[in-house]
Amino acid sequence: MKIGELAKATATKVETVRFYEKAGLLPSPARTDANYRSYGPAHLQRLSFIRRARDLGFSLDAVRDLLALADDRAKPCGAVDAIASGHLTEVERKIADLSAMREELRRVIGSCRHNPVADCKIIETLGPRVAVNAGISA
Amino acid sequence: MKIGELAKATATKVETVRFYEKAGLLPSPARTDANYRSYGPAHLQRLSFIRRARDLGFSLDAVRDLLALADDRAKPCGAVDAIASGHLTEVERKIADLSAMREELRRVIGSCRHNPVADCKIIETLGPRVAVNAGISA
DNA sequence: TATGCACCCTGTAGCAACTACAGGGTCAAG
DNA sequence: CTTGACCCTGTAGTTGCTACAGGGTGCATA
Repeated sequence: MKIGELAKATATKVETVRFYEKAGLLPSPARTDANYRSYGPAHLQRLSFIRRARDLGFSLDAVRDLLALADDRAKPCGAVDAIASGHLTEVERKIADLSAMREELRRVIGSCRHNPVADCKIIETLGPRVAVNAGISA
Repeated sequence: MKIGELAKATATKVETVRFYEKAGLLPSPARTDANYRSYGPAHLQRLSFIRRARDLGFSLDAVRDLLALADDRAKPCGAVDAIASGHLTEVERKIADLSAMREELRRVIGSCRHNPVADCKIIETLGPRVAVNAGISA
C-alpha cells in the first residue's frame, strides 16, 4: 500500500508518516520503481501502535522504548511494565488535574451566562492562585 | 519586585516570564536604573492568572483573549463563555481518553508481571485499533 | 497522444510554548 | 575588592508535528 492509503487507514497525515520514519519509529519501507514507499501489513500494525500510544499520551521517546521492547519478544516484561507504570502515574495526575479543571469550567460557565464581564466569575476563578510562601516584598 | 521574585512567587521560570512579556501577555514593567525589570502587584496578579489558565490547558491565544476580555470589563460575558465552553468540551474528551488509557494501563500492568514480552498484553492492547472503512488493498 | 489531476518525492521552514545557553552587566556580602 | 547570585539581550534548541516549494509519477479522459 502507498503512503496515502496507510495514512488514511491510521488517521495520520502523510507528512507525519514520513516524520515517524525519519524519527526512527517506523522502518523505511521498500520502494516501487517510481520511488514510492510501499507498505505492508506490518507497517500498518506498527503505525497503528504508534498512533494509539501517542493518543494515549506516550511521548515519542516512550513509544520508541515500547517498540524496542515489543520487537525483542524474549525479554522479560518488567521493562514494559516499568514504562507503563510510570506512565500510569502520570496519567492519573493528569486526570486529577483535568477533573479539577472541568469542575471549574463548569462552574464558570454556569455562573457566567448573560452577565457583563465585570460580574464574570472566570476571572476570579482563574486569578488568585498565588504561591504564598515566597517572601515577596510587594 | 524583581523578575526572580516574581518567577518564584508564581512557580515560573525567569525566561518564561520574559517570554510572556515578548509574547504580549504580560505588560512591560518599569525598569530600575540598572535596567532591571521592576514588577508590582498587578503583574503578580496577571502572571498568576496566565499561569493558572495555562495549567488548565488554555493556549496562549486563549489566554490572550481571556485577558483582553478581563481588561474590557464592560463587554458581555458571552465571549468568555464561548472560550470556556469550547475548552470544556476538549477537557471532557481528554478526561475520557485518559480514563480509558488508565484502565488499559492498569489491566496491562496487572496481567504483565513476570512474563516474557511475547506474552505481554501491552503490545496487543496498543496494537490493533485500525480504521476499517478505508478501502485498503493490503 | 496529450493533458489534466491526484498522488508521490525531497528538503526546508514554520508552529506552540517554552528552555537553555552565550556573553555580558550589577550589586551586596565578606 | 572580589566572589557569587542575580539581572540583561539575543539566539538557538526542544518536541511533535505541519506546511510549503519545487519537482516527478500514473491513470483516466478528450
